Amino acid sequence: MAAKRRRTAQQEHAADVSTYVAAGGEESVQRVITAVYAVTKKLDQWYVRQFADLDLTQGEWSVLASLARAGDTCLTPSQLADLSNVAPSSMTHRLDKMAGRGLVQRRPDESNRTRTLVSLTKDGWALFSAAVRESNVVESDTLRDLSDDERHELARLLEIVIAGLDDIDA
Amino acid sequence: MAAKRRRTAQQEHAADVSTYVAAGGEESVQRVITAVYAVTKKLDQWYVRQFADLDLTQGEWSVLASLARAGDTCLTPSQLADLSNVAPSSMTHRLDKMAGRGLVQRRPDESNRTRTLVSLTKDGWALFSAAVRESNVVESDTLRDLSDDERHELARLLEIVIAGLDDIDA
DNA sequence: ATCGAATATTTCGTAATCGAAGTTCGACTT
DNA sequence: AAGTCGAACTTCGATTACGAAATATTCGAT
Repeated sequence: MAAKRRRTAQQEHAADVSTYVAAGGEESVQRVITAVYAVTKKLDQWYVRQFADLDLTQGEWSVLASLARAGDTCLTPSQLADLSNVAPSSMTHRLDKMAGRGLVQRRPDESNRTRTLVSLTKDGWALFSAAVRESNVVESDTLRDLSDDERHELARLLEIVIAGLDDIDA
Repeated sequence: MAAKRRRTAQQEHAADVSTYVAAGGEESVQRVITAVYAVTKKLDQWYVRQFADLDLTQGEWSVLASLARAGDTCLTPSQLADLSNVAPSSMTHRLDKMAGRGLVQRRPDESNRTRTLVSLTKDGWALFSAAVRESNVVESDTLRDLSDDERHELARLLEIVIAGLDDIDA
């Protein structure tokens, strides 16, 4: 059934790049950026489906991942809002819900009582770990056509880009 | 002022990968996936700021880009909803607004009257083109540390990934 | 030819998000 | 030591998004 697809993904991608170039973009730029977004769009679709099994939205996942990545360090609601690309007022409600489920806990910062410190509970860690292991399946599938060397090279190039990100809007 | 950053972006990225690996992910996978999302997250932040100048939300941009990429072919609201990763009912309202602004136009499909065909207006094309040219600035900046050969290689590797995307959930 | 299932879109009620104003606290100035 | 400014979080009103039901049309089967 999949054989009746009219255009391959590569052809589709090439046509998309042409559209952006015709509209005034540079080819060497659009080829990369368009490809990156094609990958994340597909991944996002899988994430929503997989996270639904764990009763987890993308927004809640973002909170879980941000806290896990912070390790022992607690984060404030504002920091979480920044990391999740969301308004602080939205984070309030999101944390209310997650605290109600027992995934995170809030406690006042004794050194500065305008702040609130958020941390993962045991259940929060467990859910994070479960989501990572489940996600790794499709992520691994996504890269299945890449050799170890190619994965390494892809990571290296992306890390060059990452290294320069913070200096751009400064 | 930027010099007082405690950790470099690479160190941050490496720590993030370690977190995912500790939670049960494969290193060669997480290194790539985490990097891809680090890039898109930063790009998304810039897009919202830049699109605000054009009075354009990310959702509206998605519609514009989908229609532009389709070229002469008209798309239905359902197709646009799929391409935008959004519910069909949300697309209805979004198209209402955009049609009101004169960016898109709806007309009934004569061959199947349950369908509606959406296409870009002249103004819609102009706005798409303006957004592409404006976005290209920061996108180009994002890749500024990559040589032409490296951009080519990065695009090539990503295109390998894209080529395999459609066959995974099948 | 007609009835039933499937598809496409919209409407409606509920939930999530945003931006702005409100509140509380800390820091700096005088 | 009082007052002002700024920072952090929450509350509130309005916009946006979602899921389910409703509507309309096409397709297939008897």
